[in-house]
Amino acid sequence: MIDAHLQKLRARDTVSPEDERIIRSLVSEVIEIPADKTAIRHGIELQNSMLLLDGWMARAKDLPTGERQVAELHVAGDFVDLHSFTLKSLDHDVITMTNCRLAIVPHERLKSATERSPHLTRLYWLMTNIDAAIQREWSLSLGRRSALGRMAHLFCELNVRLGVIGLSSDNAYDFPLTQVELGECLGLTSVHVNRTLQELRRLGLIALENRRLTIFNLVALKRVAGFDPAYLYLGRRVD
Amino acid sequence: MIDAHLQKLRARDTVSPEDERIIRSLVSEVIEIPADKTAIRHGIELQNSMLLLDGWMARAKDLPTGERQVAELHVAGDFVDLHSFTLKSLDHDVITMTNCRLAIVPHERLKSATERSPHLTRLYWLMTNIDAAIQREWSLSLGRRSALGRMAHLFCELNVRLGVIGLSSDNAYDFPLTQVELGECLGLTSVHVNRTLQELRRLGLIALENRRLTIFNLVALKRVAGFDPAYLYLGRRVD
DNA sequence: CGCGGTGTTGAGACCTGTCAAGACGTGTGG
DNA sequence: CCACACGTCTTGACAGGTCTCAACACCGCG
Repeated sequence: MIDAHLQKLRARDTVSPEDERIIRSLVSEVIEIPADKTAIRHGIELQNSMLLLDGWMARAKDLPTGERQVAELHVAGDFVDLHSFTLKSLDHDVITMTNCRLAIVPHERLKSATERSPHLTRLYWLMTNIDAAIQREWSLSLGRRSALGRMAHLFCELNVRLGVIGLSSDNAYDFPLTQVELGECLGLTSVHVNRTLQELRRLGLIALENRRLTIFNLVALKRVAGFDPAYLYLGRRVD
Repeated sequence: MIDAHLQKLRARDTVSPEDERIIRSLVSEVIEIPADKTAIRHGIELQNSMLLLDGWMARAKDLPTGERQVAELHVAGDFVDLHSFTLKSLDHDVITMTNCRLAIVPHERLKSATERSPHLTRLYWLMTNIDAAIQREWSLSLGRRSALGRMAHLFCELNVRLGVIGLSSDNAYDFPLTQVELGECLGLTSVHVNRTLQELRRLGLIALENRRLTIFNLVALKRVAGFDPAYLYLGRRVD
């Protein structure tokens, strides 16, 4: 059930049987949230963190004028608001893009778990730092990549991240976002998302139909994106 | 000497005398680095973190084509690469914008300090999460704010962050970046930075001369920026 | 059957980038 | 002390990427 989470952790570091036991005991309950809901509203004091078991979520920030920017996408295995453990409340909303199944992890349990296992503490600290690295890469996209490069880069990133948890194979994966939502990730309007998607198709790099993305030419897509997966920290390190 | 650092921490949480003693014992040596150097190159294995005592630094990512995006600016008191403690190597460069004085903190000492004090661990974990929150806000700027709003927002953020460590008073502070460097932060060309600066001046909001920024109308500047300092997590929390 | 969400297309506007040139200040070497 | 180079700031003309506004097709669903 939280296998995707363990796979994600093990792609970064070793997880001892003892740590695995602790991790499994973190969950207090499992809940479901339908699509297009605000699961966590910014500024609200939180007592729990949430581990995404199934579905897609996002970290979103809104401008007073209503424009929305997504700072990161979350898929199965992600601890979507692990940072709320230390931040207490979030500076952004956490929203569901699809129906989602989530494991609730009380901060109390995180506190005692981290006080028991220094290694687990560093591992979870690492995971929040990897989230930050992903957000940095998105900043680079938003600041310096063209619409085409940005979109190509996102598709490359998701291909790798979904691959880690077995949700991408043969360079194809389910991609549930609408063009409007894709625009909120890329800092583009939905109209321009539409045209950029057509350009990627015209170049023979991808197909996106029936909410499924297929990458025809990964090498070329990476080149368009300027994609280097180092920022995902997938080399397993020992500690 | 590391007073700015303690001020910054205490703006977020209480720091016990015992924790303060531990923090002061983290530093192994103090070094100086001239302006415009790459202090840390991405991808290099690191054994130390660095605490900025004096000067300005930045987290920068470069595209293969040479364009540079700065993901965050660092000022005195910032632990510029605390995240390297868990990441081991960085996905970005850390560069000096001015001459800098830095305290070296061996990861070994961080390891033993965090294993001794769970509270200090959470405090430093919190600080990396606040860095991530700043980077998220920059993503919002890059994705959704106009050039004018982006620049206004950066000036508001620095006014608050420098205020915490006593480097901004009466809404004025030393601002050492060139217009090219400012553009690298804002995702703009230096030409457009120049024109946007002129617009802010024309509106009577700021002055920027001799590397010193003066905010004439903070209320109006905040309104142009859509600035809300909540993401800096300055309310002191108890734990 | 109508409706709302989604995807698509076109025309035109606007913001920001590109290229180029010149002004200004500062440090350096002759 | 001057000449010069260099980095920085400034300005102008123009190009181009992305946005805005509008309309329409498509489709699942109540």
